[in-house]
Amino acid sequence: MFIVRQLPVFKFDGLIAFCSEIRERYLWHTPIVAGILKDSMFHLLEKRIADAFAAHVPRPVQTEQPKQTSFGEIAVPAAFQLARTLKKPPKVIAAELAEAVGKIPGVASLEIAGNGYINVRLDRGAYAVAALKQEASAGSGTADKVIVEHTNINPNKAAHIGHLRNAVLGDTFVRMLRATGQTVEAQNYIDNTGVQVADVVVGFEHLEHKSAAQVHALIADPAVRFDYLCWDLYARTSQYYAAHPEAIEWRKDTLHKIEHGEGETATLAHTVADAIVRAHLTTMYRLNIEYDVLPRESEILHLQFWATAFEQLKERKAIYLETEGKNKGCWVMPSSAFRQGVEDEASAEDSKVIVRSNGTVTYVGKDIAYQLWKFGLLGKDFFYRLWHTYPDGHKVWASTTEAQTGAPNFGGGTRVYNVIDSRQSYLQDVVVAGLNALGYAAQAEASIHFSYEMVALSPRTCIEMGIELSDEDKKRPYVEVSGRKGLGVKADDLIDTLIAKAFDEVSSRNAEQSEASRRAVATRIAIGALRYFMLKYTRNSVIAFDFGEALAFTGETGVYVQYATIRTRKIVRKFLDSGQAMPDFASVLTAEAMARQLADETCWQCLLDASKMEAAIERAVASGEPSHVARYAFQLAQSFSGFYDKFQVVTEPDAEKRAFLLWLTTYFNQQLERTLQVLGIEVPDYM
RNA sequence: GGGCGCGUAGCUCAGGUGGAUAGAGCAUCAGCCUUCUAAGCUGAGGGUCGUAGGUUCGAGUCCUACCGCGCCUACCA
Repeated sequence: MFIVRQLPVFKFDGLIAFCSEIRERYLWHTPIVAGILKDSMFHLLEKRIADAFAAHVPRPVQTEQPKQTSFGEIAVPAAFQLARTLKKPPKVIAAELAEAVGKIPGVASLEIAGNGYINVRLDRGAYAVAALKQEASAGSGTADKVIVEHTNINPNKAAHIGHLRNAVLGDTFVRMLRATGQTVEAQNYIDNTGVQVADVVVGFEHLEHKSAAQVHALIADPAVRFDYLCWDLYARTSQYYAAHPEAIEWRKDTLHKIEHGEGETATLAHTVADAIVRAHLTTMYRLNIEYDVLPRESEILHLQFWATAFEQLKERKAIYLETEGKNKGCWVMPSSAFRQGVEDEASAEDSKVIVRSNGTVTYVGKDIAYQLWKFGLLGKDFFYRLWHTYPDGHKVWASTTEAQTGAPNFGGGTRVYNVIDSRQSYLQDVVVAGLNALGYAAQAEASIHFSYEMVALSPRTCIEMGIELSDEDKKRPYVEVSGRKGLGVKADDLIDTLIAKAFDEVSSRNAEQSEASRRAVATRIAIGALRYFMLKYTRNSVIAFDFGEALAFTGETGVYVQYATIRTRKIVRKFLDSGQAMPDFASVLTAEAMARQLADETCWQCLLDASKMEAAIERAVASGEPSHVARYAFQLAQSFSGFYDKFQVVTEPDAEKRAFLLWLTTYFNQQLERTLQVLGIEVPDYM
């Protein structure tokens, strides 16, 4: 069953492992086994209320959440919409509506407020009991597969912070989809035959005069950061081209040899690319990011994916051979295919070249072939070999040209998300236009450019790093830096800096712990801070990377959420340490008892906040916005921090209240841990 | 020129399907550690939501125009 593949998403290694022994002895309130979120309790109530009103209202009923908590939990603005047609004041209509609807299960009362709102107050006791009894559902996932392609770093140098945003966004989206029951395949496309790899090979061969054996030795040398070395070498090669334009011939020659698999140069290119891919996967694994499959450009070439796609494109007349103008001799796609509103003035000059006049295919062409394969429309498949087994047992496969056994089925998705920055939207449009021109309208519709804005550097950070800025750059909110010049912040450097800072903080608070333990804690804090930082911004907001902000451990950060989660665990631990027995929540906390305790407004708001986790994730998936999950996590942590400050759980004298507070703590814990799991953030043992 | 995106507090950003008094974090100021409690909590100040029109009972949100900024608009990937 596909659910097996999804299980790793929800491994509750936090409180659940910590409390496994408690679960043996006492009835744990919520069996946490399945990896799929149940339908949102809150959302179901909203629907029930809308349905109740729908019988009395001639149009779809909308519900909203009031801005002020004192107005109740759900508001129905239907009276405003009816006021015009009925020609009656909204307030009168609202009163009549509320009367007509009568009693709704789970709802305590309907109130008319303002000039016509119907505010709904929920039955707090019933709501709490539902939360208490909520069981993880087995899920109703479909067999349809969603493909998410992300990371896609050119394998010619170390990863930088821009790549981190891509990978964290992509990985979190994968987790979100899996949490809502979908089957997801995470693909990381490797362009191992492009000019970027060629340039590093040129650097090794022509600037460094190194043999393949010598490069091998560099890769094998644990004292050498090969991806960092290539970072510098790539920058040097780019500079050399600028100073010696004739050297561009080296690149052409190298590119040709790589594409045709000729001699030592091609071998060297493969060696370099593979080593860099291993470095990238290691970097990403530090951030809890894993992949299922690595489709590589070299196999797209050798298995003639493009040739097959080319035939289809020609046959369906999606592209044509240009006979005049600047694109003479090229196979091009007319701009009318991928640009709206240019039909009339569409000129051949605007057409997109798919095959160059020398017969070689452009990147977009190969991307069309790849996209066809993702949907199972190419009529061809890669062969696969095991690339790596992660410490948790998960396997990642890479494409290969030789038949091998044991690999799962890859590709053939029904929906495809390409996590690619917004600068490439033009190329993504061309790919989609290709599908459309081939007659695959449904797949074109299901090809989603999951775009995001770039990560630039704040002027302050540029200055800190010794990057020279013009006076006008200094006034900008952000500065885009060039990887070709070797500028930018390397991913591993940032992670190392974060860990070092977290380690100092952890050590100052927990000097008694072993160094290894403190380092493990610091690592989780650093990764949590980094992932949260990359997720807190909406996708189309440019991140002006600033060391000061990225290193912040207070305020709206992953650290804050981790800290709140640790506090939930700590309460349970202290409770057990105090010698008290874990209450049987289900029998102690009846609807009446819940209602008594939830008369306290703070407790009620806490319960509401925590119960909205599923709804928050559903909404984030629907809007394709991982930042919504991050924001929800922060709000939930804030809610708990208030609770933590206001109530004493362990020493609460009243038995019923104590049991209630303890239950609410465990509920908070469950929702926080699940949310962090979706964000790919682990909780340290202590902080 | 065309396409996409952005413009909300001193700074960085949120603001599902138009709705009630526009919210967070940072920074500033004033308080809170014998506690499950300071990577935290409470409070204060801080806003012509780029500008001008329009639609609507109602606009930060939708429409139009304009201003400013960014990215894209390669026989590079």
